[in-house]
Amino acid sequence: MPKLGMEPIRRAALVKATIEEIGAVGNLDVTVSNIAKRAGMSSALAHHYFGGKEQIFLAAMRHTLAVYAAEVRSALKGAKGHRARLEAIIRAGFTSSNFEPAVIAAWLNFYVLAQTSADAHHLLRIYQRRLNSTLLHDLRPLVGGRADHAAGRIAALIDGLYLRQGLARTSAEQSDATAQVIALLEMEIGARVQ
Amino acid sequence: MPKLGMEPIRRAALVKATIEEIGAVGNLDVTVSNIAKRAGMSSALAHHYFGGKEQIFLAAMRHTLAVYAAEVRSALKGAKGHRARLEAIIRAGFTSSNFEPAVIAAWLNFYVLAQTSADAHHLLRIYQRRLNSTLLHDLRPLVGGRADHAAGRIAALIDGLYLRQGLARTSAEQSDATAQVIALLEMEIGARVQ
DNA sequence: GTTTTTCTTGATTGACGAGTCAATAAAGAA
DNA sequence: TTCTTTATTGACTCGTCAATCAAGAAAAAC
Repeated sequence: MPKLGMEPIRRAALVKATIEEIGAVGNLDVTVSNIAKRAGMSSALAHHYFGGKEQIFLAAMRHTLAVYAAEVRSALKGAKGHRARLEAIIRAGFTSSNFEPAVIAAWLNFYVLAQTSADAHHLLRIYQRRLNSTLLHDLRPLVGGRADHAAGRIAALIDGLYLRQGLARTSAEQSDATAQVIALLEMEIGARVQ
Repeated sequence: MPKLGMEPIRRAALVKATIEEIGAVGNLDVTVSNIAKRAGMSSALAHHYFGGKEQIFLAAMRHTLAVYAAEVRSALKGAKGHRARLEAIIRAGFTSSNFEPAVIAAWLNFYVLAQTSADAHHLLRIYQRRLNSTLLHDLRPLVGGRADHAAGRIAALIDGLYLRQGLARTSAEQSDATAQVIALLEMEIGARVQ
């Protein structure tokens, strides 16, 4: 009973299932069969729509990144002033949706893949550049010439804390990571040193 | 012609070959056969000495961590005063030996493995705790009650910058990462805020 | 109502890899 | 010398998985 217009539905289901499956397995040794099964279809269909395993994973990662970008945009909506905007950006990185084990697993494996896959590397760069320039935009008015270095530190601290929190077994409050980055932000703003 | 006492030699060769192979492949889909070939022996012998693939990889990671710990210790030898010791610790994390692509690949895959392997997770915690307490030891005299948070930020920034630099295609100077962390250190020391 | 397009899968292919085992060989112990 | 321990490997087992293909079935187009 082939209903027409299934492609977008199937693709979305596969993307969702891929993230879930990576979360369940922990690494990229997920099988196309299992992803397809989780999405309620045959592995042949998954190949039909995506071509191959890596393309399925890249689509899943593109989706994760898009969700994250939407969260940042939405958080920026209600923020007035440079300082408030910076805090909103920081907070968006540590929302609970980003801390679902499956999302963390996807990120870690994404880093691994970025070493060898040009597509994955490209995608990663887009994320990094976007974070950097968003920070820069609101840092420049506050710290002037130091903005470049400050943005680099804040972005790296976000990544580092995400890594540590994601790998911590204890689900210690995520608010702590947010507070740590905001503390850095305060120092950056308050520092008189060049 | 079995010479006796080969075990430590074979183990060391396998550990070295494992890191090289992970560097070459980029992920943990390295085969025991290829590792063994690189180390100049049969795959059966690798199994004989280590038992299985994961144990080979854990031994390689233990070695990487031990090398890093030795670098920190050695850097601390010549450092007088808390500030100098802190800088030495920071610098040790960004030495060129830590930036060999094979070592970076090993670290990234180690993070992935730490999600599902209790042994890997345990090993990772040892690294994190050691870094934290080493920082704490010299931070406390300088920043008092803020030492805990400061150490967390510095450690996370080290990890985050390592991640970013390791994944950057351009081999932009590592000294930059060091400078970024030292800049944070200066802010931590100079900050008057609690 | 026939043809074409879209959707779907079972079955198959072809390859690869972890781990085991039996067998060989040297060195030392008894 | 005979026995045991250590070293070593080729061959094999057993399983897995990505990717392909031929074929069926429903909708839409003609």
